[in-house]
Amino acid sequence: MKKYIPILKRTQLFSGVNESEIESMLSCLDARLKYYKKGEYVLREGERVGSLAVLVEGKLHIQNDDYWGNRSIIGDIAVGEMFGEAYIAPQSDTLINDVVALEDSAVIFFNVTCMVTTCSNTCRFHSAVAQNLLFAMSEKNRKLVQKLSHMHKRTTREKLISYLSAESKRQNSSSFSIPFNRQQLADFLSVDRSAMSNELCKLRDEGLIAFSKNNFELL
Amino acid sequence: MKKYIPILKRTQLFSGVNESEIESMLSCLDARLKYYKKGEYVLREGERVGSLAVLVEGKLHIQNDDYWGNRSIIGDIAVGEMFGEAYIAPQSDTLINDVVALEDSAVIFFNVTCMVTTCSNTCRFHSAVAQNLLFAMSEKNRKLVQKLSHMHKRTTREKLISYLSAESKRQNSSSFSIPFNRQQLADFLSVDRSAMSNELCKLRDEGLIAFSKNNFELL
DNA sequence: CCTCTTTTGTTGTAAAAACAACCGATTTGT
DNA sequence: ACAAATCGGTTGTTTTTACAACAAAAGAGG
Repeated sequence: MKKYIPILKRTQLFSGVNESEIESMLSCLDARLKYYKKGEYVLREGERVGSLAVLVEGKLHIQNDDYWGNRSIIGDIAVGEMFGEAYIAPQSDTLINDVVALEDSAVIFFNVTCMVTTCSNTCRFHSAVAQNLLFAMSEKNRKLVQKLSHMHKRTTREKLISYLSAESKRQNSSSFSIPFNRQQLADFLSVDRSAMSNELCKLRDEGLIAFSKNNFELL
Repeated sequence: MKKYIPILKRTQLFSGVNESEIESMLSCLDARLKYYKKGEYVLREGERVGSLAVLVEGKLHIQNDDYWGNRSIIGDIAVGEMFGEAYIAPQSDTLINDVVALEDSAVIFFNVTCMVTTCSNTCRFHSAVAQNLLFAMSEKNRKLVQKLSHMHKRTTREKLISYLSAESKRQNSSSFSIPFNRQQLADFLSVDRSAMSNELCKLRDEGLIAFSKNNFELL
């Protein structure tokens, strides 16, 4: 667990809390570290979760496979990001998505109750973390709405432009890389891979974008 | 403002706080009441907001009109629900959606900073509200993911079934009403109205659903 | 009660996406 | 280094949607 404290320090959740303070908070927040092999499920649809999770190593996808095997990728989780925050309320229902490891990964689970109620211990930074959590959830919320705005686009072309523009803006550069391969991007935008591939090439031939592998540039 | 305290009492945000306590918190939270006529914009895309809003009268839509007039309805806000929670973090960007009044409406804006930092005043229920806010955002988050799961469906038919099933489950009944007319539902699911209307009638003719106006039943 | 407006359903056509099948290039594992 | 698997691009066909135009029904207002 200790080796991941520097990672935690750089997360939005523990922003403003130094390493020794994080270390002392770990027991207070009932932190539990778990490892997952590539392809393993971290959480499964239908399960009940009561804890907040932070990815400290690897890469995850939040996704959903339907009866016929069609996959929807709701979002991706990179190192330092949290997940499971949509299920911290006592009245929360069961999970509606799977969370799966794309690479060998490590996740730390925290007891949210401890995070939310001020503890009597020495955790002076309790309230800071609680506030960070609030802001982190606010941002997450905004990201979801932004993803919704891509999904609201009617055509594959528009979805691509919407997504690529947003990524370009987010990464503050006209050239950027995306965390998906073609199939994953198609699953993320909920379109057919071949049709999307076709559309990407059209956009390239029209001189609007350039790309190679998962590196893109808006022109 | 006073007349809306009973409304506030029933909101998730002020759950567990009684009316007199809410009244004493209003000044502490810098509450400001504003009225909007039907059709008026409560918030506009590109604006910067720093406050958390609660609808205490009327009905709102969170939406987005593109250059060609195509409308996307991201969500609807009923009395007692909050909005603007995605912009409470200091590093939040500007609004990416419009919020518009569908009926004459009343909105109370709160200063989030006051809500998050414990005040030195008599507000014993400060922390309760802060915790409520966290849970409310968690739920909101889950609703957004659920809407994403409708949007991920490829066909109009699947989107309809996904949405109607979720509403049925949410309202705990096989017959329920929805807060949209046909055009609004189409904008909400991002499909063509006439095609959707057609699909609805097919579903009805196949005996899967029944409906009249905005009352639906799953069979 | 009648008119005007809004809402909903219907239909035909054009456009777009899904699907399937295939190939070449790249990557991975041994 | 080689075989197998994965990945990305291409094309033709089928299915679905978007679009447009219109008619019927419902609702609002004088």
